[in-house]
Amino acid sequence: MTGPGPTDRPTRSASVAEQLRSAILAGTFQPGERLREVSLGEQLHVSRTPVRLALQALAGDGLLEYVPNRGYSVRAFDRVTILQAFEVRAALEGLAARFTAERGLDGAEQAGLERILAEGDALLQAGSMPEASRPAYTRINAAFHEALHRASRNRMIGEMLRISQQVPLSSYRQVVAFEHGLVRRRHDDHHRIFEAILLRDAGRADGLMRDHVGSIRAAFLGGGAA
Amino acid sequence: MTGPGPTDRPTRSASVAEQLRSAILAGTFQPGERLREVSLGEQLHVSRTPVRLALQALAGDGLLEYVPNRGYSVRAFDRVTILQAFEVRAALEGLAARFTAERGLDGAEQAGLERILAEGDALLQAGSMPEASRPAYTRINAAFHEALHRASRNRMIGEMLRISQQVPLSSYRQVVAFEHGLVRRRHDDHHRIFEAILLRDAGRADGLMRDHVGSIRAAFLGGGAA
DNA sequence: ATATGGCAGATTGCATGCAATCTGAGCACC
DNA sequence: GGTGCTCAGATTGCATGCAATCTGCCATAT
Repeated sequence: MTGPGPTDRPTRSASVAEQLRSAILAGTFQPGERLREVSLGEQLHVSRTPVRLALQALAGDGLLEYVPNRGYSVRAFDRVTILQAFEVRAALEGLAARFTAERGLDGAEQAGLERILAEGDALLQAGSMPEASRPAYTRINAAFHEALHRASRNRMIGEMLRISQQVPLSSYRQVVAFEHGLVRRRHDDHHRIFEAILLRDAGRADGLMRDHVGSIRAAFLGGGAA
Repeated sequence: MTGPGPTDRPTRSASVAEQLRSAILAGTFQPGERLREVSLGEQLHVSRTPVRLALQALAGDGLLEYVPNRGYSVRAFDRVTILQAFEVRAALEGLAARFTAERGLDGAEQAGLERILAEGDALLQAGSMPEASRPAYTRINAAFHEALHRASRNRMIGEMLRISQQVPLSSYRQVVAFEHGLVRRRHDDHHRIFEAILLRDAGRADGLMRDHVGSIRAAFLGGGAA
């Protein structure tokens, strides 16, 4: 059963959607820029049909605006919107931590989180954060948060956090500041949150997670990013 | 400029999506039932194209499941999922109430909420809740919550609550129990929440809203609905 | 000079045909 | 009797053509 997966090979639509998503989050298009079906199709070597489906999917995720008979355009995220997204994300991630602490982790979940934390420890041991390590830390950071969402066993929270990640800078997929002290402190946050969950202290897990996201928001505010 | 709206006349896709959404929430299809593009198209007298777009939109809202090359099926909502949706909804609506209280209402928002509350007062004055008044109260209830979401001026909260309403019984579009005492109490909750917002007491507005949604959840639990 | 009407190009909305994939029944083989 | 293979029907994925709508420009009238 290791052959070329017979069933869920990604469709063209899904592939186009992922390519466009990356391009948008990478800033390839101007905010407000209109995305035309034919030109995108030519660039990606597919017809309008999968492009159309991909555009609708991205609009559903909140990345694009849609007006009937006028098509799709890249949504502009102003500073206020990004700050609001941080606030919502803090509440939802806090809730996920709370639920996880209330139920407790099973063996596999606990082992997975411990492994992720250990990887972060190793990366931070150097005492500095070289440019080359940034993608690795970004990946570890995302893995920690996503593992916690799954562990909350609340599908709706997962879906909503998936949407909140579409907002460029409030996503845990994009680490806001790489200054070593800040990364160190956020990684310590992860450890504390994990410990609170192990101790089944739901209120503390919730509060720590809110503070964690809040401190990232503060870094965004202070850094004046974008 | 009052002529037949030149621009955003709904497309066939949107129309099909709304018809299917209503049918699904009304229970026309069995949970898990597969929705085939051709048969739906024949029933609604459109081709597969708008049906396909509508199905994808509903899947994005969480109402349908999708598997590549195997199509869409009606998502089954078990009791646990519905309870989880109530919990998420309580947190998000609490947050909306908090933000609204922090910022304060402008004149139009305050007037709109007062009118909605007065309509509810009038409906409840009778001392009983005749069957015929139920749709009216359902509408008023939805109007109150939606006005508050808008007043929070946080677009992300609005989007997430829109998704949480797709879960059949945790939506404020469906009033769980119409027993007069319960409706009376929930309407009083609305009054208290409104007052807390007027007094700019964010913590109280948040807490009251959480309790409000929590009590509806409790009614769902006790009533053993569905 | 400004406002109004209308045409032409561009773009999206929809229908349809073909290719790719899945599903299930029947049959050969162990 | 059970297991795996083959193939036909059914269904989705994609490409393409045509109709409907929008956008911008230009002519014309006031």
